Amino acid sequence: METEEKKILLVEDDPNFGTVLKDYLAMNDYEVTHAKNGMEGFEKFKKDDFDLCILDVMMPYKDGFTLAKEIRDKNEEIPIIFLTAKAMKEDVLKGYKVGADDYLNKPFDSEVLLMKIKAIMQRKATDSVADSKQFEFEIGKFHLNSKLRFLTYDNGEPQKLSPKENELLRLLALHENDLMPRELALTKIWRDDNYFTSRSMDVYIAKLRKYLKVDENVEILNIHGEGFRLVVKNEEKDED
Amino acid sequence: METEEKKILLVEDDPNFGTVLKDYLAMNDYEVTHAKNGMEGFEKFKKDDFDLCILDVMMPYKDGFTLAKEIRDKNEEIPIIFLTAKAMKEDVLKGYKVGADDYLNKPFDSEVLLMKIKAIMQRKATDSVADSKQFEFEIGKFHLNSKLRFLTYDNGEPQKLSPKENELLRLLALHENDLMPRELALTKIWRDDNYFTSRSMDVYIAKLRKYLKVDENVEILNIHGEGFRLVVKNEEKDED
DNA sequence: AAGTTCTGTTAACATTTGGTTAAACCCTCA
DNA sequence: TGAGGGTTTAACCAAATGTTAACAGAACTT
Repeated sequence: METEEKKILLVEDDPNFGTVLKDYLAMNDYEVTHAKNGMEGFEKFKKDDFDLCILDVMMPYKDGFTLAKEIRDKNEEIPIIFLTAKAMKEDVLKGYKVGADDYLNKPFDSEVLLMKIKAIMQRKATDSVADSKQFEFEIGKFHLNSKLRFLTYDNGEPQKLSPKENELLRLLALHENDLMPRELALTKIWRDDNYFTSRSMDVYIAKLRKYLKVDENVEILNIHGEGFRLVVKNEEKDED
Repeated sequence: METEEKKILLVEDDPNFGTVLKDYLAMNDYEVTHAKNGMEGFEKFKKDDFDLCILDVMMPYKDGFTLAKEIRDKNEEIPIIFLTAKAMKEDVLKGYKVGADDYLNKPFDSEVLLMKIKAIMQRKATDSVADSKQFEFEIGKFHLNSKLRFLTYDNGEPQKLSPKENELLRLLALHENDLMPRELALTKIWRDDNYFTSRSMDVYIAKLRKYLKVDENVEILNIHGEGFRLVVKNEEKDED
């Protein structure tokens, strides 16, 4: 497909470190835009189309988390990697529910960063071919249109779905009759995997079950500790 | 189609910088007209047919915003890129609601400018093939003539539409039964996407709904957080 | 069987987004 | 200069969405 360079937005206030990192990434065939602070970072973010953001957490005026939040508002998809001080604990980070794709403690091995970037890009790439562009599903007698966010039963009145309901059902449908791991939904939809997001997901499972219960051949089963399974009984290819 | 060079109007009062930029763009196969101030810029604008304007904001006598406004009066479509001082904040810029296609902080990377130009030209090109030249729509029993800006129901009395009403309904009609993203309308019609333009759009949606409510088979649905959808029920190809 | 962890469900709440109305604003043109 | 159409802004309310708490019940562990 496109062989053009991937664009990275690097927001790092330390000019030395920032420049070095930028050059290093550039050497590895990424097109890097370097912003010196959160403000500038956001401006640059809006003006271009990046494939990935690398944000320093500790920055004057606007820290990395705040910036990440603003970026998320504009773009739900874009991968974000945080550069953090070694001291910060996992839980502190999790507290900021921004949905990071990765954290890296400074100082870090540049090779590691490169690998992480590759991994994330890779994941996004395969994600999209496998997942996206697939907006419509037949689930028993249900029809899910996940672009317009509605669910119809037997061609009846469409039931509107909220974004989260929609995404969750779509993920289940993508794994129809198979395990849809909790973790998958949590990282993909909630972009975070902790107690609260997990409970939130359960709430959504309940909502979906309510919608689906008009068809007794369709149900969402729990696999304890693993995830959920959207099962469709009588899965005959109806040739009417 | 036309392989002829795109014409750019560059208005920049700094003679050195202006000349360098002009040459750089010329090297990249654009035909550049360089004006040294706002006054001259407007004169030149009127005398020729440009594909894009690049305006320095800070200029004596007539600043870039004022010039842009005059240009907009003459031409609603033409893309405008502003060159601004680094210091200016987003909000300051937003204040001047001229409808810029982009901002660039001076000093800037000339490559970036080039890419932006390409992107904008590209966008305009694809915009037009997809959208324009389509002025008439059947929407259920309604007929929209968006060139003459009126809407008739069942061949009855034509309802005059204001420019914004018209554009909005046209965009909805172009996406009939499908999602018309908020952002699309905002960038295309309002040339800006912020809280106020967004509220303004909602006001217009209300107006359109009022026009459309005489036909219960036609309605504008909201997809929360995404946009609107013009749905037409009983969409039977009427062969009467 | 008791204890722990995980899940189901409901309801309260906070937040964001949309709908509606009316007034303010801004042009243009007489 | 003031009347009128078009558009934006403000204000207020309603609807939609998402999170959290709380509690009950399953499922697993020991």
